[in-house]
Amino acid sequence: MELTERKKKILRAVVESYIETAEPVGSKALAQLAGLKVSSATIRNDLADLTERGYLEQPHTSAGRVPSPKGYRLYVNELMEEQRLSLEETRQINDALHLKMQELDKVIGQAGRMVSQLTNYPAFAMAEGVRRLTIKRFDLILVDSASFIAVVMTDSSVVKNKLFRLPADLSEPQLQLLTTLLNTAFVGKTLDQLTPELMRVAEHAAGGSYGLISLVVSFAMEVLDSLENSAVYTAGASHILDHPEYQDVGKAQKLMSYLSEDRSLAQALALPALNGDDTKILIGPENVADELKDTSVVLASYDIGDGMKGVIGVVGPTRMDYAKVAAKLSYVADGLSKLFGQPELPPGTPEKEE
Amino acid sequence: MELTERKKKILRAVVESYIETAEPVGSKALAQLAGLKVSSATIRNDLADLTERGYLEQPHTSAGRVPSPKGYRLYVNELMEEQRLSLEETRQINDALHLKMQELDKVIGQAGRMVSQLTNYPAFAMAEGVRRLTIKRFDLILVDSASFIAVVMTDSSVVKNKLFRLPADLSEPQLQLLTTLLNTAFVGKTLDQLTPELMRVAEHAAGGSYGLISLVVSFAMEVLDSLENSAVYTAGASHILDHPEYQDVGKAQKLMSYLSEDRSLAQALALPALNGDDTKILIGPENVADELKDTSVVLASYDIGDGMKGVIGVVGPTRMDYAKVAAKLSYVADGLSKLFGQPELPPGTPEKEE
DNA sequence: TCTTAGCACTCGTCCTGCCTGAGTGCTAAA
DNA sequence: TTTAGCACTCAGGCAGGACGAGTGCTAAGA
Repeated sequence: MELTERKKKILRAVVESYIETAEPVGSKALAQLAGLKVSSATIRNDLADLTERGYLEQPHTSAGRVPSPKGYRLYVNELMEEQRLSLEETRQINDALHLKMQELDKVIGQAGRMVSQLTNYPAFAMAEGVRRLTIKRFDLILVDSASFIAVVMTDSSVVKNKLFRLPADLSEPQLQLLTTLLNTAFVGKTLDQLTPELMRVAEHAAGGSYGLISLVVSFAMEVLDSLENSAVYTAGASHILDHPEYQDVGKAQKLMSYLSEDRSLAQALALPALNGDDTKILIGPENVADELKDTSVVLASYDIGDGMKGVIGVVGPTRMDYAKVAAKLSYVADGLSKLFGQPELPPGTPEKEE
Repeated sequence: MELTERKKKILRAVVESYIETAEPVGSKALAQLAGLKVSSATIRNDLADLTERGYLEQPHTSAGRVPSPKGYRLYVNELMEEQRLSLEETRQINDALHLKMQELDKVIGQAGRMVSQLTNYPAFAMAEGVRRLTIKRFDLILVDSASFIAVVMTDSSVVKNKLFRLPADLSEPQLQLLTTLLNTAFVGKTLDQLTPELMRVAEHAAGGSYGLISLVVSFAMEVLDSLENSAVYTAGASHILDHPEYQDVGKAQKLMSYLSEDRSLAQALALPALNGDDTKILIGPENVADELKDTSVVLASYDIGDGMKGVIGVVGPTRMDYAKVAAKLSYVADGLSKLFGQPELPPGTPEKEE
């Protein structure tokens, strides 16, 4: 059976008041609040009903009501009004995004920090390859007779380099030979196609050149690997101490140490995000990870292009200002998508990638 | 007037017991502890004296004694026995250091994380150029007609690259010309010698090539800048919640947010470290920053070579296990110095730098 | 002169019981 | 269906008392 209009109104008022004050809210307060023209007694009846149906909870007999996860869920699905960001806020975000574009990974970390600062909750951000990347080209630059720089570029246009020093001499022609060899044998291959077998063959073709092929290819493999399983950036973990639900140091510590374990966080968050479209809200027990059972997570995904996707999100108590957080997060995510989506530049301004 | 042997022994016992238990320690407990063959009454007399001289403090009349910053200072200077690390511990550190050497900045961040984990206190690490760096060489690699990769190498053998995309065509000879120009005009110059003036002249010599010179040189300047003013890496801030002195959320939050402000931390720490020789211990009020007045900092510096120095340290309550922390820290710092100091490699194993 | 035992005293902590006020559920009337 | 009224519950705050750890002082002993 559906809830009456008034009950929905009451539920919404409870949620919003609790989000603001973090205090259980009672019938009298509700009567004054919100455009309800009924008495507190009536509200009490409705509250009793909402509690029975599981939308609200009572910390103890003589306290007010608090939304349950189910209540938050209904609120988020049906009652919440989408929040518009103020001009001021959008300007602030835009400025931050366009400030200084750096390497891919730095941008992502930066975005996480920004979101955390914007929302006052801990935030995280990650990128993830959804397809297998390959190396697009190799270049070797001779520095002096005992060292050279290897530059590899992936088909997602990420460029990385590394300086190699050798115990023996090296000449320009030698290096050119190696470059050709590398480019013919290893370009276009995914990480698991770069087998030791393949490397042995190429090494043989090169003749006894100190295993240089293997060195450079190993480096290329590292690059591919790090791009495909890229890290999680967390920021603003200390913000959890701002919220009264974490006055209990034990709780705070538990969440905090969970947040600093990159791996589990990545696992816990990657799953729900993958099939998500725009923003996704996970309330308390809806989270898979035990450590997050009384915590909510708001996620937004963005496109990096070139087969990479990203997720950015914040973590906070179930009493979170979902409307505001979701609005900010999706605005930032859109900004990131646009940023990565248009590599065309105004003449004279270079686009950068590592 | 000097302290008697027995009083020193007592002071030391107080400090060590307090470090371990975080509880004020009383005369009776002291009598049993430590090889003192005197009664608790005698100890009481000595405690009274030590308190009067400012080495100890009394939280309230009927509590035990707690070391004052002055007491800790004496302990650290004279009474503390240097702690030897166990074989197990040194092995652990060595493994971690040699695990997977990456770019300079990643190594430093990694070392910070390691120290934090090792000591259970928040840790930080930074590197700092003490001399002005210069660019050693430029290389430009043509990718396709509308994009190229610039590779710059500094005289400290750090290599960085960036992909540039252009709105117009580009040819191999053009690029070669530019490379020569860059290498003749800008190699060996420090950051502030790379004036706009100089760039204009070179630009002119290149003829109308879309301001490419400026683009590449700006990039080189960014590289120099980021190397000379490199960031502070903090790790394990959540560890402060492990210690009873930060059960008070307010305190914890204050310190925490201070730790996440990279800038102030860098300033506060760079000064004492610069003239420090090996390890340096700053106890409570000895810290310059107000936020650290009831916090201790243990620092160790290491050499990166090539005109760069680094500092690594931990932050914790004044009741910190100075002996252990100092030992671990200085071992890690030594390890880092060695790591950076010997770029000679066993044949076949490449040394890496970004 | 230094050390020790004894003792009165201080003071924080813990426990208890009491009171207050917010908020509830129920009932009966409008 | 709504409202007013009323008895009931329960957390939080406060005061008072018992407890115990630890002190400082004094007087006796080495």
